Amino acid sequence: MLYLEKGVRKLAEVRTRFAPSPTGFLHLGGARTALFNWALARKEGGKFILRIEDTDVARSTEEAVEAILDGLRWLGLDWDEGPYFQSQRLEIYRKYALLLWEKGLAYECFCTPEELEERREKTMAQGINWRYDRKCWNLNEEEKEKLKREGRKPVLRFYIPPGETTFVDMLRGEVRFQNEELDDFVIMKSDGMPTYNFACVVDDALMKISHVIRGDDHISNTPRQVLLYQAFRFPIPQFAHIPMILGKDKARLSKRHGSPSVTYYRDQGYLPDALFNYLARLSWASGEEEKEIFSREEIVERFSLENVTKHPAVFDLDKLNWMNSVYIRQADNKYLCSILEEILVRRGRIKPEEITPSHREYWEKVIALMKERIKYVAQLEEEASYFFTEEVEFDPLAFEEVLQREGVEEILKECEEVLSQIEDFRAPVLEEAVREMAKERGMKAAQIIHPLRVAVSGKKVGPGLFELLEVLGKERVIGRIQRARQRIRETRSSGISGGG
RNA sequence: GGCCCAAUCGAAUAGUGGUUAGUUCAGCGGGCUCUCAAUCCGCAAGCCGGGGUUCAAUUCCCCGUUGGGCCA
Repeated sequence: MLYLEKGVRKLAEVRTRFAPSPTGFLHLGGARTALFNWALARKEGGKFILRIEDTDVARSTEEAVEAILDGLRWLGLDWDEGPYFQSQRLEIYRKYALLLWEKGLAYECFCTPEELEERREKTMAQGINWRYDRKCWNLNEEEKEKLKREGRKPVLRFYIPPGETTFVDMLRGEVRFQNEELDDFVIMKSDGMPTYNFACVVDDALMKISHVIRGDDHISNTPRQVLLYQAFRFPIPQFAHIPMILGKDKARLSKRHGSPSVTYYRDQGYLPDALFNYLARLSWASGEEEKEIFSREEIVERFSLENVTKHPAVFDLDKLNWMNSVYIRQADNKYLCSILEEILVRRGRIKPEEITPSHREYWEKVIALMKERIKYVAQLEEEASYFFTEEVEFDPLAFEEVLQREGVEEILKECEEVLSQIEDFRAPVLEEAVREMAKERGMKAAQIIHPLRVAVSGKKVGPGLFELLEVLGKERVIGRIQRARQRIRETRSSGISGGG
């Protein structure tokens, strides 16, 4: 069931927003918040607004703004208005702060951080909870003038009235706070910058945001914000606090859990639709059984805050991997190839200017062969590097267990001879030749297939051998067989790797 | 420390005042097969604890526990 603030917002238009601070990359949690806001706006035919909360000048960067915009675009979370930058709206906050001050709802405070700290410690020592003691609320004009002449720059504090503040959270119903728990918080800092709660309320009100959907770490900010809405007589929006995303250990998602950055997943070759789907399914379920794969359209169609859960969600890489593998299998090879190309360039396997149409043709074949067995595209570079290098690196165990066995060098020698004869280097032809060879030798085809796979790929596992041979091409295959034979002979004569 | 929020298999979730509590991922076993993957079949696994309310509680209420958050 959905809890709605009564009598508020009968606004025709649903307007949601995503309001990140540009202090780093786009976080998975942030992306999911953006996604829910976006989905509701799209579902209701409303507007999705992007606002950059960059009033913390010291920590905000231009690169972070770009990273966030990139991440949103990549995920297909297109916005209808903005990005608005709070740093360009400072005059507006000042104006509204002045309004509160004039109405006597906010007051100047001259206490320095050191003074506050001192009084706080004293209070805490008595076992009493510290809240701002309203020292400056009681200052008279004369005292204020004196402090100003001393060169003190005041902050502006909001006066919290007595009583209690409640708001309706769409997911949880009414949430109550005793006002005495909230202290007179700062709305404008001494340098003239607004604080988070203040700028956020002014903007949400002026931008006519109808639904504030954000992480539930903001629940305790909400009563302060509600008090501001009331002070300004702004209409109160619907609030929905969605659960946070946690790591496997149930701690807040961070670098320790792999990377929490959207960009990282893009760079690993996760498909945007897959990450979108996965993120949407964290804390939200359509209610349909057996269905996990949803297109964007399907998600928009079905989305409702009503079936968003309230408990924290654990990010599960296994499930994302599975989901991504489903999307990869369904994806177009050319599309996957473009992703692979970026990865190869980024990882220095090839320079952009060296790429030729024949490279692309080859990579597309690699993808056609491998798309069924990878979870993310970069896995090709990481675990099937034999497609992209000339020198095959042998997995030590595979070398020892498969290639160093009695008679294998002999078998490979014959393979080399047989395969060299084949002009039409295609899988069915190759398969027939190898099976014929096995028959003549009176052995199982597997006894040839396995060594041959290790010889050309260095690994015991991989795609079907004959398809692999075809994709690698005759020249590479013959060369690799020769090198494998050489390695076997070297190892044997030097007697190093004492397996056998 | 104060305040706030939450709680169904390992994870994501469905669901209900009376159900054999369902599904997806992961795990395990098996079929297929040149290995891996894909695919198919099967198995295992859950209502945090205690009190109420009720004929009946996983479901409603309270307390506790645990986890998370905000402030300090």
